[in-house]
Amino acid sequence: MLKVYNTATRAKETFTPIESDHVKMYVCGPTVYNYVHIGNARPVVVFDTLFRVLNCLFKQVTYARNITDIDDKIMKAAKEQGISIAALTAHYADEYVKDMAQLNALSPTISPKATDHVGDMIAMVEALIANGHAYEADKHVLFDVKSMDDYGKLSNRSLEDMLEGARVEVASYKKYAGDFVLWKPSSEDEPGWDSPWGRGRPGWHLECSAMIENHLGDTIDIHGGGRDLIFPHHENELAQSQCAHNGKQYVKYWMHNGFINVDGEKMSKSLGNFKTVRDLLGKFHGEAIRFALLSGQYRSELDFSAELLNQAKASLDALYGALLNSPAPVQALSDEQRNQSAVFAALLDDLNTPLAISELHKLSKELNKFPENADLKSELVGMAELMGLLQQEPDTWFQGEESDTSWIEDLIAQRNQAKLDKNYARADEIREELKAKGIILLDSKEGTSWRKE
RNA sequence: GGCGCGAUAGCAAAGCGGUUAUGCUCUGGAUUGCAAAUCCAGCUAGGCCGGUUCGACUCCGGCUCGCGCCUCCA
Repeated sequence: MLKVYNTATRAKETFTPIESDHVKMYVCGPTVYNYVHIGNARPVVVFDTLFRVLNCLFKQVTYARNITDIDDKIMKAAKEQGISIAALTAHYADEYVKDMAQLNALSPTISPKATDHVGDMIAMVEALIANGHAYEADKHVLFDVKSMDDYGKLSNRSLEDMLEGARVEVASYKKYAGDFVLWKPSSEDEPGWDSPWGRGRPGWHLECSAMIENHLGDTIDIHGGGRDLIFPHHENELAQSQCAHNGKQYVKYWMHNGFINVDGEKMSKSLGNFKTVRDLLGKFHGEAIRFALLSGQYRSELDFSAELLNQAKASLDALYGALLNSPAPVQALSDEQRNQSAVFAALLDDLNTPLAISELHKLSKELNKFPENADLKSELVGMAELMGLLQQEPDTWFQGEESDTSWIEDLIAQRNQAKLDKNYARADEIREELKAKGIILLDSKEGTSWRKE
């Protein structure tokens, strides 16, 4: 039985999908105008893990992760670079997909783009105007938050409280300071779409509502994203969708991941202290980055550092080491084996990945003691797969994918001869020579193998 | 000002009212021509002050410190 923490109720709940054999999940993806940072990667890895677990439990899972390809930051970046927003976003959306694949994230079932759904958005705005939840003012269309009783419930705040802390000037055309933009006008040189309110573009929150309605329906099971999206993004999405659908429930379980911090502070594009996934991939295995992201429970903050990544790498070395030393075959796990695994139990408890990883370590220790045990090895590999870990060949993990390793083999052969000749000085010399090039030699009864540092 | 989160050993990070979390690091031992890997043993915990309890890291209250949202943000 899967339990998830629901932001809406502020409690851990048993997960029961609306349709018993079809789960619908939507996760907010990135705005593509640059390489994504590691903070963008956390929800991807977290909800990818949830996607894998859900696939074990339910017959069908539809997982949508959007690409935001229209937005003022995109417009600014495109203008600066003198290219179209379509060219800019197509490029960075591709790079995003590449980066996420390096983190072993499976492809979502669908990856809808905002610009493909402008018609849906316009239709939703029309519906909101028609039923009295939105109004047109000065070429804008605004959502009337006072027309909704429960506005603020998701983020647990009252309208008065919110406005008290507001640090932004209120636009004069708003009936009420808390009203938010559904549609805004575009100038001649800005991207825009024709609409009943003139040429313009959608407000930020609208795309998710429209894409969910189009692809998944009025009500979905899980909506995920970073904590910072709770307000205003998800609160406003909820308001729009619910009001456009006569009060019908929008989302059953809201799930939000905590932040990635750097030196104890939130990492963000606006603070400029962010690290791109691309840069990190130049220094660390994608799998080590993924491991680091899963080393903390998803709702907690996670301080991202080289130390964390080094520890992740060392831990993976230990796990892959156990696989390398085991000659046993890996078999597919039965449902029963999976259900009995402590790793699975940890994941079912609101994705307790740190606990799940500790269980992986326990399995690897046992496997080191009993390398022939195929059940142990199969459980280790099969359960790690649910977290997107330990899926490459141990040799590949330790040696990389270098094409020509014959020079290493040559030196090992030379050293073996030196050892036979009892010329240990020469043998040690070769060891040092390889170590200087980042190659570690491991002698065993079966012979000498090597790995990268 | 409103709302919320956190504080666990050198680092990272969980569960749990009483029984070894776990990993990395470090120390000692086994093993090894050397080294690594592995195994065994060990070392550092629960911000502070009270309360409840036979017993609290775990429950309750207060305090201190740190962080987040209220503005584009994963």
